[in-house]
Amino acid sequence: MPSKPTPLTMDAVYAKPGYLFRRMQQIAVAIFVEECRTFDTTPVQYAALVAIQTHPGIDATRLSAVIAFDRSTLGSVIERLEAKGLIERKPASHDKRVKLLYLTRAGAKLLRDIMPSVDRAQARMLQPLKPADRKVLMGLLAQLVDLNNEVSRVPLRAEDALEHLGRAE
Amino acid sequence: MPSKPTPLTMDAVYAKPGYLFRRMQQIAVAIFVEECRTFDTTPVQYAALVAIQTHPGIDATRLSAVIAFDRSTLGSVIERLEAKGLIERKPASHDKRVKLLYLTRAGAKLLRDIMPSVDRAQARMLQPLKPADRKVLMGLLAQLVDLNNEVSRVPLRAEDALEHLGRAE
DNA sequence: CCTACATTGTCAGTATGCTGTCAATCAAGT
DNA sequence: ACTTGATTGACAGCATACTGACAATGTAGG
Repeated sequence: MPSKPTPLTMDAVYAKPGYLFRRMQQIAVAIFVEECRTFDTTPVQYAALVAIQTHPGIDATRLSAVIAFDRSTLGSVIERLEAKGLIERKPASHDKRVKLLYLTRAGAKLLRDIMPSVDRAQARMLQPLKPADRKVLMGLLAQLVDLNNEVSRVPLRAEDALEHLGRAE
Repeated sequence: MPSKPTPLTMDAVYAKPGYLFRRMQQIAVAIFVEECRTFDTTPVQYAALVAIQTHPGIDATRLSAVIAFDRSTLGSVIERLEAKGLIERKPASHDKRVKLLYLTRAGAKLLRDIMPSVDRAQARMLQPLKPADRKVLMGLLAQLVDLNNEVSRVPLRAEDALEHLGRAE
């Protein structure tokens, strides 16, 4: 008896990791945007703001490594944040190529104000699970993301952020 | 002593569900595309092809419900699949608005041929985890996606696919 | 029949995400 | 100093994703 060729039905697709990861990301973004609607800020923009706050004077290339965010797309994200007056771009004195990123006062205020909404969003994503299951899921996912870090185009390089220190402007 | 306001550092972000879901999706797509490079097919295009094979003569709106895929974006996906000769669009006789979707012979062949690559990709996503942990992760994620189904713009409606039956062209 | 409402496909606009390319600039070795 | 190679920011092009709008068509009620 030959074994059935795998998918054929949608039910087989629904249980596959690729499908579940896409769906979960879709849901997570929807929840984030809904909770943070009044701030008109996306998950990616929020992550960028936090990273810039944590590492003032970081440049775009290092920022992309710190939030594992594609370098090409980051350009437009920065542009939008700058247009909204949340960040500033200043040329670096030590290297005519780089532009250093700083949070503006408005950006810092937004980060303070948006925090409760972000926390609510993060909580809502896991809400349907039992507390113990939430821990298990997050633990396994953190492991998996870490172990697969090198696979994506922009692996996370949290340490890269430190390279700009020691040459503060 | 007041409790510290939540994020402040990137480490706090790295452990949040929103970040992990985005990162995992990023990695999953990268693996899929890498394994299926020779077929020049994306995860979404693959899902659409499987759904059309399972439900020949489905229309675009129902297709979007079956793969939980945004209706607006689906238009361009269908266009690309049609341009590649993998599917056909035929006007429905019972309703001048709808266009029915069918797999072409080339589409069916691609689905047969791509299957090993897709299976390899799905396996690679979970590879770094112990087999027992893979089961736990998929189980919890399937639960969570199902319980959050209504949140996203396009909730999954697998049953919708059956509505087109009984009026075969 | 006619009107109010719903559905279908399409489109414009915005925002990620990826691949690949380019000029300007910098660094390192000769 | 000069050349080679790497880095930085920018961009073009493609492919998801979402919001909101629209015309054409269908349907159900009066």
